[in-house]
Amino acid sequence: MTKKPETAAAAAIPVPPRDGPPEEVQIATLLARIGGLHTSAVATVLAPLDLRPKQFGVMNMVALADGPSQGEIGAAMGIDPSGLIATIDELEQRGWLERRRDPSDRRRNIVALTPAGRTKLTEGREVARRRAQELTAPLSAKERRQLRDLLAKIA
Amino acid sequence: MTKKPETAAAAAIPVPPRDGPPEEVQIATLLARIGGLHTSAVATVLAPLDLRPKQFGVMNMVALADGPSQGEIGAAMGIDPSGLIATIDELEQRGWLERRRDPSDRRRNIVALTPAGRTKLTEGREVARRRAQELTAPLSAKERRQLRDLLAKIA
DNA sequence: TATTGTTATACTCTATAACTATA
DNA sequence: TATAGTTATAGAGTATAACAATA
Repeated sequence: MTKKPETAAAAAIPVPPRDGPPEEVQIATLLARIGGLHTSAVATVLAPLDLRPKQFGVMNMVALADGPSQGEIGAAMGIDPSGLIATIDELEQRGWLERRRDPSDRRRNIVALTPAGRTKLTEGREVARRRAQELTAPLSAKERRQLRDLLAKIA
Repeated sequence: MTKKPETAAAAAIPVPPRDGPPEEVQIATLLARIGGLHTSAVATVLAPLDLRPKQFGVMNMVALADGPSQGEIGAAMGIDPSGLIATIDELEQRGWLERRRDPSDRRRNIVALTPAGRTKLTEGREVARRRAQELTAPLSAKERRQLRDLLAKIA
């Protein structure tokens, strides 16, 4: 590439792409678009289970941390804890989650999955896994490993 | 890999990961998270320009197609055209976009950037490009090319 | 005083149905 | 009758400030 450096100064400047946006913009655009489409695809497959992405996200966080406070869930999900109240309320009403007052600090609510919640989470993970398989289907096993490593490097 | 196929049947089954979620779920999760974070990061750098992501998206689509109808913009962005009205209204009020009745089909609105809109779009692309550079900064040139190709294969 | 959870409010985006004007 | 744009409405997500209970 850069076949014809007309001057030394010109050669030092990254070659501007002739057709499209620069490579890093292409990557960012693809990441945003693929990520967004996958998020809504997951929403679609979760819908028959009566699960919205945010609810699924909370249940996953609770399962991963097992025993987090509401503030910790919010921090892990990158949203303000006040935005979790309604979601946790609804999950609790459905019997999938429960709040327990932390005995050592009675301001905190420890959140835990119920057995029914654990079952529902397993179902959600199953359909999400199938959707993830379809997403990565065009890639070979080697390419999948490459992609995962590259994404991990960015994240 | 799959070093110890205990039986023929076991060897035919993909090795379940011991620690975390399967690879395709890792990829999907990383894609959704990175994509979402980048989207909100772009929103943050666009905010000082008085541009929201959706407005920036519309202006980009108009620049790419140059002369699209509102329905075509919606199709390209994957949203219902009714969800574009308010956005185009606002961009038109600011003098960055204009609607022109299509003479050959007076139902259609041709949307076009004004000179001021083109300037604003250039500014937006500039800050978005800088943000994309930061996103891909951890990667080498070779890795960036790999990542772009892998993402293109998925998309 | 500071922190946890809660409530209330506002704003953006999305989805849907009904309306109009053109075809 | 079909299509392009528009309007109105409702729901979900997010952000912010103020408040009560607890530390």
